Amino acid sequence: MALHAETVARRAPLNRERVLQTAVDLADAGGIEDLSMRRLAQELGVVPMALYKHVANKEELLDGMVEIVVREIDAPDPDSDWKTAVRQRILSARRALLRHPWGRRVLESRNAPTPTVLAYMDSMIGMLRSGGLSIDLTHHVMHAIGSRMFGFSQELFTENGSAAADVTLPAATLAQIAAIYPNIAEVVARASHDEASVVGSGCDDQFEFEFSLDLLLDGFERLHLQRWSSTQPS
Amino acid sequence: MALHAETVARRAPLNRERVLQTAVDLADAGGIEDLSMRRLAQELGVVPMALYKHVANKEELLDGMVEIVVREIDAPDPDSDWKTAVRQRILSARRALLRHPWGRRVLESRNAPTPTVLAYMDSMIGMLRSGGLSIDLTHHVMHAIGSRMFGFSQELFTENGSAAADVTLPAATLAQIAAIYPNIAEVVARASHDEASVVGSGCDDQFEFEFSLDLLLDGFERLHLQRWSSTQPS
DNA sequence: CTTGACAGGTGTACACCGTACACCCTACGG
DNA sequence: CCGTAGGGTGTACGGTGTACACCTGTCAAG
Repeated sequence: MALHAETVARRAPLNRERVLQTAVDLADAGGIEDLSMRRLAQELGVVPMALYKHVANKEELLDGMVEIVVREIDAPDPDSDWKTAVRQRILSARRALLRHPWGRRVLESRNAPTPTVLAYMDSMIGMLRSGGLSIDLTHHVMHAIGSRMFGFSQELFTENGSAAADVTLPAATLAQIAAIYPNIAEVVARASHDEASVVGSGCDDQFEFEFSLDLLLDGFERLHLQRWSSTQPS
Repeated sequence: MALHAETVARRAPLNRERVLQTAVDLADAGGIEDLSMRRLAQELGVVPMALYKHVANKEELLDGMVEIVVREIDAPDPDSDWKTAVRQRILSARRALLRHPWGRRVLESRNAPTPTVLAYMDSMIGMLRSGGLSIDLTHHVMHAIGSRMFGFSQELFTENGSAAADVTLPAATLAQIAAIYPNIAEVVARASHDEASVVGSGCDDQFEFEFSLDLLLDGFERLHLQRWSSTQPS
């Protein structure tokens, strides 16, 4: 008994939840590429194959990690109108994905939605429907928001893109770049001039996200108010 | 001499272009996960390490493949107004990515844009600018179109998602799903009812793509006409 | 004509990955 | 007391990208 208690104290007996949570922590800390079954096992003080008693394979592990992220998205506010409710929800999703930057890539790598993801989508559809949007419009709206629903805009070359660019480039070659890509240079110059406060990528990602989100939401609202239908487009 | 000619005839002497093109063909045929350095070498009738004489590493190989795809995007039509020119260009990009389905994932996995990609972006900015859009608006527009500029909407769970769903599910369990996700079921039912012609995923992807693209373009145009500026938002 | 450099293909080897399979130990219900 | 089963272990296999040393054929300069 005493020995048993000691063993337990030395290492908690490992369950699915702990495996998934540790995987999330590991990915948060070192990026998704640092997460391997071997590395995760090591972190849990266990041999790699032990994980397979709690998770079928790595795919299922990743599914479980996605579930954790999606569960962090706030529930919708029932008192708001559909537009602000959807807006707040998506911004909450964005916050969740900012906490877990690997989430975007992992979620996109899944090829079938998990129940939690389906539930989230269902709830999102429900918000639009109870806002009065037709089934038809709701359908196309869901396509249009697309992955924005999960809080990610594109941000194609964020991590090492423009961020690393203006760090590594000694501003001499920046003139060369301007010669080759004059239009990009023009926009970059203006952006960094306007928003001197922003240091990172030179762009206020939050602003950009809300800009295009609101553009879409306004578009949805306009279509809704004019009783748009896909069968007789404007 | 004769021996030399024979050797050449037996196997063309392998250059960067041939390596990249074969990689593209391989990915087109079997998906990106079938593309390994070893597999590619085998396809070229050569030992794996031979590839490294033409390509620094796999990352650079993937960069080169992206270049090929991006180069397939049509040049803009100088006679159209900015909106239809941008529209046509993006639809051309979409066609290119439909030809190379792996392109989306690979492009997203890059962490720095290649010169060809930069040139494409520069050209896109140029189209907006010569359409009269302000630098400010152009900047935010570029963020808003985001990855749609490269022809991909989200399509999160395309391949095995809804497509596999309505194939594998024997319509008995579909009722169960409806019980759990009533809103999804409602939309799916309506969509498959309306567009019975579409067999694949149950959704007309091309329509959805153009729907949200036009929603954005219309939004851009509206902001442009009302001389929108980020410093004094509406 | 010889020689030496160099571009390009080869072979071996390493470290890592996911995971199949057989094993073993410990706790617990009959 | 014993059988069973759940959970941790060890070994092994086939795959990956790629570092490094090697060889070989071609061509320019001496």
